[in-house]
Amino acid sequence: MQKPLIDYLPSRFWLMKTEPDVFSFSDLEQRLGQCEQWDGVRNYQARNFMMQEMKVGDKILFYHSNAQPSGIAGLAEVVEAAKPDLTALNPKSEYYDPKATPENPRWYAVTVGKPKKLHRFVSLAELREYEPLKEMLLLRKGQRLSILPVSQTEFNHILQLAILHK
DNA sequence: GCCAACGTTGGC
DNA sequence: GCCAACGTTGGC
Repeated sequence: MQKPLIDYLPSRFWLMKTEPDVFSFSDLEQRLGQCEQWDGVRNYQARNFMMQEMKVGDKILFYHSNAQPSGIAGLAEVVEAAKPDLTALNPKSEYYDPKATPENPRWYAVTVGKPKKLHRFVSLAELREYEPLKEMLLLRKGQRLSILPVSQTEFNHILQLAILHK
């Protein structure tokens, strides 16, 4: 069996939003095995990124939203490809979706792991200051998607920011 | 807590 | 397929 060509694509870069009150970067660090399935996503575009585009090894900017302040809290990686999000099948879960069935689970999620600390937190306000980041999807007006592709240039630039002290 | 900007739902 | 109503996101 030939490996699908898509598996030969270089790993890519993503930004994943989470509310730190619900699940924070330090929560990921403290998880057993330091990984967590990214369940609870109930937006098709975000789901499709996870199902169709995200590959093991892809790098992640771990973003805290609805926070004081909001911003990039750390790095992580995709450690397991998308599999069914079982919270959708659990009536007791706050993420329960009555339209999901075991035959057609409807929602899928990758597993995120390998948390890596940055030297410092990079706030949303700071990201907005830099010309090279002007095109970032995150900074677009009205952008609410919880999973966003990030270019290699943007990713590298943010890494530099997090290394240099402001 | 406010509210703009989206996404989803469901009647027609 | 249209679109009004509603729910959600997320910065501020």
